[in-house]
Amino acid sequence: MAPLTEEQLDKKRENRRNQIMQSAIKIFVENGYRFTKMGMIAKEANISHGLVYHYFQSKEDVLHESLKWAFDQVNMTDYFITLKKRELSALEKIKEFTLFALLPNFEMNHYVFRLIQVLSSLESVEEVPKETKELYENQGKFYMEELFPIFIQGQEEGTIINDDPEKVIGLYLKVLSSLIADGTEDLIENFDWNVDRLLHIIQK
Amino acid sequence: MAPLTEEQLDKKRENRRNQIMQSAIKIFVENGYRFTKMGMIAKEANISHGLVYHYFQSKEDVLHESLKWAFDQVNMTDYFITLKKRELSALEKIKEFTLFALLPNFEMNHYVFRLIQVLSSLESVEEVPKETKELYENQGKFYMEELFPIFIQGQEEGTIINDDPEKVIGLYLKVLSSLIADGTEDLIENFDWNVDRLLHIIQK
Amino acid sequence: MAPLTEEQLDKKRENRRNQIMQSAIKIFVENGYRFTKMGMIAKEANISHGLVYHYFQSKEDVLHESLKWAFDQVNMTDYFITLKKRELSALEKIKEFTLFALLPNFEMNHYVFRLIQVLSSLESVEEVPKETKELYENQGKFYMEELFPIFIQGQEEGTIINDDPEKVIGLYLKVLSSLIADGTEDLIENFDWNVDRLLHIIQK
Amino acid sequence: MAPLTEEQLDKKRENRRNQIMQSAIKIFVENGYRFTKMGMIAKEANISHGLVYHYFQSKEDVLHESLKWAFDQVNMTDYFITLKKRELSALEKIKEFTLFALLPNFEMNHYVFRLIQVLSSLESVEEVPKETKELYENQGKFYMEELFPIFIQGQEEGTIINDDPEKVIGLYLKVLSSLIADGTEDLIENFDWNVDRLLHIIQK
DNA sequence: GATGAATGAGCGTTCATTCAT
DNA sequence: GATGAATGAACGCTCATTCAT
Repeated sequence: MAPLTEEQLDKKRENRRNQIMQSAIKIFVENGYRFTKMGMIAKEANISHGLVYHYFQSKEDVLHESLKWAFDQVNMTDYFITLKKRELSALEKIKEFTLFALLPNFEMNHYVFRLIQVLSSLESVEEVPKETKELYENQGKFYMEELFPIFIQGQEEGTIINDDPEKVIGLYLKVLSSLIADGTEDLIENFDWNVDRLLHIIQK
Repeated sequence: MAPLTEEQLDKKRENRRNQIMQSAIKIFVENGYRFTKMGMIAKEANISHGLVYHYFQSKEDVLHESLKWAFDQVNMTDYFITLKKRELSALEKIKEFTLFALLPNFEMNHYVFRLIQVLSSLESVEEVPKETKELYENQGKFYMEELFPIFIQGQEEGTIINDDPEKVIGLYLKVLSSLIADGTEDLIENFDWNVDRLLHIIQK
Repeated sequence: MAPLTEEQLDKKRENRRNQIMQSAIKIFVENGYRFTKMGMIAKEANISHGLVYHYFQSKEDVLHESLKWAFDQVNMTDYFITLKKRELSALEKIKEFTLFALLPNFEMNHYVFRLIQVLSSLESVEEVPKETKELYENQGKFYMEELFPIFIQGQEEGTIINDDPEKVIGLYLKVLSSLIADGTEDLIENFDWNVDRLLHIIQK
Repeated sequence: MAPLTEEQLDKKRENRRNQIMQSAIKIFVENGYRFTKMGMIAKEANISHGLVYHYFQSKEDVLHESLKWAFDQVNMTDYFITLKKRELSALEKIKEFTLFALLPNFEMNHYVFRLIQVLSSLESVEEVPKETKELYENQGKFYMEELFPIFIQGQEEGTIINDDPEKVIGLYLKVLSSLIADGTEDLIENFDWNVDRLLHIIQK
């Protein structure tokens, strides 16, 4: 039979890569980097472990590429653009963001917050290259930057405490990411109430 | 030398066990269960790795026994008795407790909170038996019970929100333990301010 | 396009085989059998590694067929016919042969001596079938036969020692092939002097 | 039962190390570095592959330590001291040395020459550290230095060609080590005659 | 015919666990 | 009791070989 055209191959190849990265993200999030075994990723993707090495150089590479891909996928930039456009008070926006972050939701879009945790746990794993660790820092900066104007707005609206916005956002993000890392299942019951209480951390 | 009496032998055995468990706790807290190697525990205890198996069945067993022992050791009961006796408002007591929980402090007494994390991170580790995981739950119940009267006091004093105390305490403990699990280093800067803001979760 | 005739197809197939074998020889000579990877051969031949398996059964088969083909290709028979025709003393002919053998020269014609090494190094590799190893022996016999009359001539001319020619040629070929196997780079400096001294092995 | 005394343990440990190194040398000599599998060494030493790592850090380490040990074992220094003391002509000494070098003899003392080959083949293996490669160079220098006075003696006695001794020794050692590398089994038959002929490389 | 995706055996290495001393 | 030698399952990764397209 005729071989596939270059285009078809590229498509197939890309699909496989994505399939592997999706599986990898899931396994990394669930197990952390070091305990994730290549075989676990392969099994999740229903392929042989050897095949993973057809698409990626190493475990490190799988992590790095998967993270980059995941951050692209979730496209938080668009999320924030939309969020900021909405006719809401700052507090409502932050609530919206909080709901989005904490709702345990296994769709790729919501994995991103858990990924931050995976990344941050890498801080102490020497074998992971600096570039990968930098993704974390950048991600953190990104949220800081996106939330900054919203918090300013809140301060102007008089609903958010008047302390240094960086300090306020820093604490709030820390709490959110810790909760996410720890697992948000416990929060589902009384979800709205929980979120409302958390918002008091930053409210006047 | 005269041979040791049975009692003396038991004492010696007990000491060794404690020495190992103390070391194990330290290493488990610092590295988590999976990345703790038997050799690390043995080294910390200044014994050979083979000897650990004279006192414990397996790594799992070391974990389980060490956790039980640690929870006994720290004797949070005493802590709470003392805390409750003090002439403080409920809010001040809870702040006191929060400071105690979040301050990174490596004395055995303070390890207990970090142990919660070791335990909670085991949730997804199949190889750890249910009984060990249950320790976590029990530990949670204990804090709930101890904090309950303090929160009631706070509601009576009018400083704490009037919702179901279990719900309130549950959220607060969840936040604290998540932060501990995630690492509290980031909170040191502006520590008092951070604690004050966290208290707003439960304040009227 | 009109489909190719059976003959043309055969021709094409033959060309591909040759292309692969040529590449294989180069890679085998440069890396030895065991460290040659199928991918290296495919890359050298500018084809996919899968295609190699359309023309050969296995790595072993590539080796065997390539060796047979190479020995045919280099046509040392012609070389010796020409050499013997030249108006030279036996010693000059042997020197000529020695220079030819030792000069590192990557044209196919000169690979043949290095192939001897590839083969001889296979002696201890169990996975290579006997038949392939036999090629080595046959090759040795061939040189013996071709050099025999030249050495006789030398003995008649009184320049070569009068011992059993097989013994003399045997030693000389052993020395040459060992040097080739070991690498002749060290011999380049003072090349002529080195060759002259080696000739003393067989000189009166 | 009482544990072994430190001394007994050291003895046992040293024996094991030696056993492993002896096995390693054999396997390395027979297979070269890259094709030697840790399992082959372990099997030769009748131990599990895991145990090798109790005594050595890595495959590289096994090689390096084994080489150092082997060079110590053979103690060529003593050999040369004895050789030089003997009342022999230079040519007789060199013949003696040649016999010693070429006689296929699997006792450790004679492995040393084959080791040179193993080492020299490492030149192109990047993964082996420089220090290990340096062993080769040092070994070469050592022979050069030890043979130097003998060759000078020969030149004075008028039996060895008057060219630059380094050049002469260099060629002779190259031939010997190439033969050893290639295998000296073929030379056994007519051994004395073969050695005599090889000596003509350096004779007047 | 031709491609390269896919598989799985095997290698170097680590580590929980067992066992002789 | 105490040591550390010894084992073997398992992991990250490579590569000969097979197979769908």
